[in-house]
Amino acid sequence: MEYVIGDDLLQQQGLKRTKLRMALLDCFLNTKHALSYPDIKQMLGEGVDRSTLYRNLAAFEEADIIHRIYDQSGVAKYAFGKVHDHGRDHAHFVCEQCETVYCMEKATTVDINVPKGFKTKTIQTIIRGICSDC
Amino acid sequence: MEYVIGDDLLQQQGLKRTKLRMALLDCFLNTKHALSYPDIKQMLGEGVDRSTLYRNLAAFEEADIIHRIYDQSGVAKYAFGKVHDHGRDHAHFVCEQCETVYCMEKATTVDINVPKGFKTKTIQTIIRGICSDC
DNA sequence: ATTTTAAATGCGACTGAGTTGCGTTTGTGA
DNA sequence: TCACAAACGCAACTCAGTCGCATTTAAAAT
Repeated sequence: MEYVIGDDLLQQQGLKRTKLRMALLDCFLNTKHALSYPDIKQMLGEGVDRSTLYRNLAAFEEADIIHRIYDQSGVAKYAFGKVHDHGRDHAHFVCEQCETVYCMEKATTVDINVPKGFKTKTIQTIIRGICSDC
Repeated sequence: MEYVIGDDLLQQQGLKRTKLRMALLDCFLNTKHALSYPDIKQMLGEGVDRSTLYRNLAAFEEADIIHRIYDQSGVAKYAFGKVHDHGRDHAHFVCEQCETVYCMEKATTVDINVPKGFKTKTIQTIIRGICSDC
């Protein structure tokens, strides 16, 4: 069943179905929180090649199958799903537990005093906390 | 408001006045934006030892002389001043041209409606635009 | 001014994240 | 089943950051 989802996802993006990619996809489909490289490596087993894994993470990201975020310590984490474009102002809620990113409407316009000479183009707000699932 | 010069800042924290520390302090006192390790290294010159520099950055951070932030690409940046109340009133301005990160005070508190079950802990705002230098 | 000493430095070695080039293997469509 | 681009595996590399240890130095005590 997950394999069906996986097949579709990969085929939609013109990505070949390799063992690693199916396994990698399973990681993301079966985990509700964002995964760091060590997390993924541990789930897939030691035999997985580092560069191949990174290349696939990049390919998945490129294909909007997963997205990458950096936590407060600057550690890269990967999670299923895509983050839509930061074109206009909007807010992201990042769960500190599962690192899931939720997009939400901003209730109030943010008013910031930027110093003279600074030109504001977009304002992005990141709310950190605990989501309803955790 | 009084401006504390380097000597006082270091002595207040029981830190010895070494050449590197004075120079490092100058970097932060004379720059209004956050600096990455390469930025600092370039300002101080090639002769500076890597581990000594990192140790001093850690010491300064410990002493609340500077604070560390990670930008959207997970790159560590250091800036003068201490971090305020867990980021609630903290905003970062990121210049789209020079990628420089400026720390600034928020004029208005952001008020976001998070869905039921979501618990907000910190709110961080990232403003993108063009800085006064660009 | 000299001695003392803990703190700071410089060096080398190390880990961990991430990238790149290249030769080999494999999935897929003809 | 064959051809070929795509994916893989490997080795080598860069860059960020850390640690242990021997040496130097700032600053307090003599």
